[in-house]
Amino acid sequence: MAGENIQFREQLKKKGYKMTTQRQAILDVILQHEGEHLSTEEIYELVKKEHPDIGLATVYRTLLLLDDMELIYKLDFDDGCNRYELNRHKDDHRHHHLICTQCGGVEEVEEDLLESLEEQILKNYGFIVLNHRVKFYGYCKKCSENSPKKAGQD
Amino acid sequence: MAGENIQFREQLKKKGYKMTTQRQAILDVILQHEGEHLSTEEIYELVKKEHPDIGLATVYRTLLLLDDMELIYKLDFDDGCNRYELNRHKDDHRHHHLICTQCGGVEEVEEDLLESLEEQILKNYGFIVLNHRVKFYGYCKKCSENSPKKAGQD
DNA sequence: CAAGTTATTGCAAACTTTAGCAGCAAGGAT
DNA sequence: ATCCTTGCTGCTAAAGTTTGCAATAACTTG
Ligand SMILES: [Mn+2]
Ligand SMILES: [Mn+2]
Ligand SMILES: [Zn+2]
Ligand SMILES: [Zn+2]
Repeated sequence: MAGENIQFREQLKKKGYKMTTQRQAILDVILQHEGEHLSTEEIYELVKKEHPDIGLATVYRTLLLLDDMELIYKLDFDDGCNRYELNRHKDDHRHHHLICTQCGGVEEVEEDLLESLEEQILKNYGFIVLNHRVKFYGYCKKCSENSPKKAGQD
Repeated sequence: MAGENIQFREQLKKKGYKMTTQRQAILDVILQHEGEHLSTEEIYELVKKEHPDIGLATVYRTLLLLDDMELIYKLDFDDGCNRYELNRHKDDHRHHHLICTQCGGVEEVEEDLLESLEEQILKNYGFIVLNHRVKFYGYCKKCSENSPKKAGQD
């Protein structure tokens, strides 16, 4: 996907920012790992393979920049670090995540299905929804089959 | 509300944990500030008024414990610190938050309205939803009235 | 209520993320 | 190609959070 690359350069120019080898390297790593939920440290280690002199702070700053531009999305799975995923532009809104409290696995939900709730929010609160972050906690298929219990926590 | 207090003591005993003056003090502060979204540091400062010798690490650990017990909920408004709110037990599931990207204001949504989406998730993914975390980003009533523009970001 | 067991506390160090700063590199203009 | 402006980088320090550890306080039992 070179589309993200072109879009990145255009958005940088539009905001008066500059393209650098470090930014290119970080975006490359993310593009090469589409579908994964990489942590900042993992991205740092991957980038260092090609650019051993890059600073960790630059990785943090670049990920913040890519998140602002919505080329990537920041995730919080409560595992002590930030994670990021490529915005695949399939949908207008962010996809949801299913987090299994038993095995820790993370699945993605293709369906949005929040239109009626967003209409309700506009009607009841006058709030215009532009995007959302939705996580569901519970038992994945495998875990609910293997241990057919009922106890559960968030 | 002494209900939370009793529930707290019962859950501690059931898990073999102990009630301490520090834990009581922290829960008291949270109960006295129902409806607010206090940060760890803010809770620490409030607790110190009555218990000046308490350690910050104890506050962090106790908030983690209360979150595990679902007496409180951890919030992430991307403002550089963790925030917490009392679980008011009004609903089975957590309420949603509306976050205005213009003024930074946070509103709460009473309606859940996720039943059909959760059914869809069970049908399509075999995932049993126990709880969820939902944040909507956009323009609050005031901000969308004061500046009737269209541009927007997540 | 005294003794014994064990979870909890406060402190300090480690870890994750952000911010400040001087030198450097990108990109526009000549 | 050279100069110039300005944003960017790497380093370091700071802020926010978690973890390890010895001393302490809470609960159990007698
Ligand atoms: Mn995902
Ligand atoms: Mn709330
Ligand atoms: Zn699972
Ligand atoms: Zn607003």
